[in-house]
Amino acid sequence: MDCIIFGFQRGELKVLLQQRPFEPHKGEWSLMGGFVQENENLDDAAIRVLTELTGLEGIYMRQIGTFGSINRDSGDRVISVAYMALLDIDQVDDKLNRQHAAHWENIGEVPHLLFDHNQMVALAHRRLRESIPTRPVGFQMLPPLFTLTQLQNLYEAVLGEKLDKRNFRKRIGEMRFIEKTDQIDKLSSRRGAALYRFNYDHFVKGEQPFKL
Amino acid sequence: MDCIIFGFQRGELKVLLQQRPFEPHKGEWSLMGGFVQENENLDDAAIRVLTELTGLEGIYMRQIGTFGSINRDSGDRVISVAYMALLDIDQVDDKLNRQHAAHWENIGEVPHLLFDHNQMVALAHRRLRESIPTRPVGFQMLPPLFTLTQLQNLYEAVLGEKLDKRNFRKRIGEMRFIEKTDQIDKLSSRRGAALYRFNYDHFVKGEQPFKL
DNA sequence: TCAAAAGTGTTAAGTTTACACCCATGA
DNA sequence: TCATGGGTGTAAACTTAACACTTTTGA
Repeated sequence: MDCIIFGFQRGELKVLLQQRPFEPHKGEWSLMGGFVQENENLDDAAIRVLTELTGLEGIYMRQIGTFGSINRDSGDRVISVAYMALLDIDQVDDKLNRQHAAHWENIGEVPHLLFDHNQMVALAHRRLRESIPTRPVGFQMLPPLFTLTQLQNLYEAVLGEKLDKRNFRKRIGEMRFIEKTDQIDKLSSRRGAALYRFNYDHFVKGEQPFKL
Repeated sequence: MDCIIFGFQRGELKVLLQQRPFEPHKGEWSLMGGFVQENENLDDAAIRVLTELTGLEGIYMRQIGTFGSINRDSGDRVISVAYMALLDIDQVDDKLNRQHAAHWENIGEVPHLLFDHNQMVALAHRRLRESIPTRPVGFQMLPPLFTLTQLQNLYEAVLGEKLDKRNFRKRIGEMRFIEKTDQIDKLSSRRGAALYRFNYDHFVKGEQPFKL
């Protein structure tokens, strides 16, 4: 399996890449991946690889697609299931990243990657773009408490377009599961901005399709 | 890989099921599946299995998802990639179907299937429902020339709800790639109904998101 | 006192929905 | 001549998009 790990930092949507630590193709940029063990669920393999690289658990993950061309891997015949993860970059253990020669790259500046990994990134990005306006997806890349401006910047980075502030807030207001807390963020502005959080209890699965 | 094959007949959305021809679980209802060969692209394996069962080529196919729980298969460890196919039931070689102990079952009446095949059917049906209003998908289950009433019946069967005839036709009219021919179908009504066809040339990939 | 980000409503445009009758034909 | 399915338009409800100023506060 291979893992497309998205994060958000300084207004940019980023992907975690690593320099392949072994031959063949040692040093080339690629996604983080691994092999599914005989006694391991496919989904658990994805979680294991993610945890190895980031030290994080309980991360949002989703299957993206399976790539199975005969010669996609230059060595053995390998079929790979791609997973997408969304996480808060600031919670990642930087030391682990360095150990794995991993690096956060802006989505618009991803270099040539090993095998079909560029295709995987493109597909994951498309899925993310398609989902973010209608599904409870995105704030996984923000800290647990976030301001609406941060959330809007995130949406803009994912969609690659500017959004109208008032329309954005109107829609967020309709989403029950993004709730205002009584806490104020004083770091990002003099005036201070209300902090919001995601509330899973207010998200009824299958209900609540929402749009932006 | 396993294959969810959809068809449309007498107002009903149907899935092709087969009675498993070998032990273990011989005789139980299941999806048609097969193993990816060492020298075969994953997608080609899906096409091969579909052709074995139906005798058809050039059929619409799409990857649905990959199922990889440890014990999903009662025998060996098997990870399965599910594919969905859409085809015109009347073009299927009936003899081949009988040879494979295959049977078209209404989507609402699918019995208990082997392993996680019910989940696969549910996922494929969901994807089909999600796609049909926005993507050029559906008419693959009709003959090359079809009337708007046939098309509407198909949409209603997939979505599980009645649609308004005038609104339906208004929207179809906006879709460039569903074009009227000068041919008339005299079988379904005394008056005769205009026949339409799908025109790939008028479908620009990535453009034309359409809704119903 | 001013720079910087937060917060807040209204109107026009566009889209979606609901709805009912006449037409053409073969039996 | 009538039963059957084919074909057609409009108005109301709703949704989306465009738009600009006031507030708060720390430096």
